[in-house]
Amino acid sequence: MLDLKRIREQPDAVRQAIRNKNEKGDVEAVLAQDTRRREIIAEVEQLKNTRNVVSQDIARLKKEKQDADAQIAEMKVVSDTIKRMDEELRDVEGALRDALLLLPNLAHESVPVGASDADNADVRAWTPDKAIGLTEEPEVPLLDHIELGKKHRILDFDRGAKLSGSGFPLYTGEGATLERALINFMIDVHRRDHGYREVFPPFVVNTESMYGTGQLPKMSEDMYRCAEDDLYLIPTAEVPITNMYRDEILDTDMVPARFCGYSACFRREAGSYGKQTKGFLRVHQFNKVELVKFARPEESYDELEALVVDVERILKLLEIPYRVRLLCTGDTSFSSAKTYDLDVWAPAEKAWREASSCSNFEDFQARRANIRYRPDGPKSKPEFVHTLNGSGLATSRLMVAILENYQTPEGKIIVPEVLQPYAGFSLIG
RNA sequence: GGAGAGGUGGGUGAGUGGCUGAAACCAACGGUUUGCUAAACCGUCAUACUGGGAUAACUGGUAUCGAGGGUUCGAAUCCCUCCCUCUCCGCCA
Repeated sequence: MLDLKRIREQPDAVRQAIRNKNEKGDVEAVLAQDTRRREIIAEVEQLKNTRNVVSQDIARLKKEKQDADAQIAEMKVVSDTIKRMDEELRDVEGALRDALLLLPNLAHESVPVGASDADNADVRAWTPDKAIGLTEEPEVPLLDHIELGKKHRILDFDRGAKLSGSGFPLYTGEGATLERALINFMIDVHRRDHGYREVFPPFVVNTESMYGTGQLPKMSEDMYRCAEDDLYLIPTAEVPITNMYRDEILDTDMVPARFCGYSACFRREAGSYGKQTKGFLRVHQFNKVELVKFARPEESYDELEALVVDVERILKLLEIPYRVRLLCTGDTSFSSAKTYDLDVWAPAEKAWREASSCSNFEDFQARRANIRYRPDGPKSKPEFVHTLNGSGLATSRLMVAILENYQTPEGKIIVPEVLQPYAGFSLIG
């Protein structure tokens, strides 16, 4: 949610920023409701003041056993008017809030203006000494992750579809073990080496939480909902972890706070059928280790850079080729002010696949979720924190990269060295 | 699923219709005293919105005792609905 004062004072800048973001947002509606709201407030508060003052008089008169019928009759009328105006005010405030919730976050000034992923900026790339398809050509035709999964009976998309529908991956044997190893490895690195506090969150949340991080009201089509209980399956651990501190004020020494947590992630991916739907590339359920930070506003962009470096470290330890891209305004998501994507190399497809997305939301989520902190000791006035998060990382896309990059000419799969202690084996096949 | 209890400021907890934005205590913050620590004492101690003022200092107003309605001139206090938490029983991992 944007600061209403900012919209009021710089409507043109906000309008332009929304256009840059490739989003629609009705600034006029916000301004109109805001004006109307303040008109009503001025009027109704005047009436309430009258009511309070005269009510005191009535109390005094009654105490002195004097007649107060005239005042009571007068206040009856005033109270009715107040009631009517309060109703109108509530409607206007509801409309204002609805309009405000639909405005996207504005991009940071360092984000390149652009319309689509073609305008994203390459920041840096990293490749291990040996990388098939990049530093050396494959000796034999490469198998893709689906073929490798089938060959070794470690990924069973067909039976997953039987159980739940397409897009619900089933891991078996070493595949299941490797998935679990990967999750544990990533959490351990972030927890032990990078100083994040581990969280194991609930996988379903209520509507307030979904509004807090910005999934609602816009993305409701994309989420699984348990209608009976009015709960949503989380699309990312960002939702529960960020909402841990919804409607709270963090102590000064708690900020910056850094959390990492695993969750299964559920996405309906409505309307995206036919796009990269094979295998792991677009699934309804996947596993992800998420990083979430609550930062001081003046430090949040440093925290974003550090966050990206933390995610890169995982890929370096796994020795997976990757690149970092800065998303342009048009490709930056609704709630984000600045986003870096990390793409991993999938040699069988000869393609870079997004495996992580790291964003600074500035105070956009904090405003919605009402998460504040005291900047300077227990007496200082609370301010909104900046929230950040990044995938650290999603296992599905990472598994594609691992299987394809680590395949041998014989079609076997070497387990990345850092995962071997976690998996308990070093070779599949 | 059945039965019951309860939701008041950072915490504990008073408060059954008007002078209660809300006692008291604790915590926190500032200070005094003290050889140091501790203790004691004094003071401060909510937030949001809105108006005036320079988008200052300061200041007027309104709202807020789980949420929303209702009764009333007036509600933390009475009535209704909802939400949440806790305890016991049953069921279950």
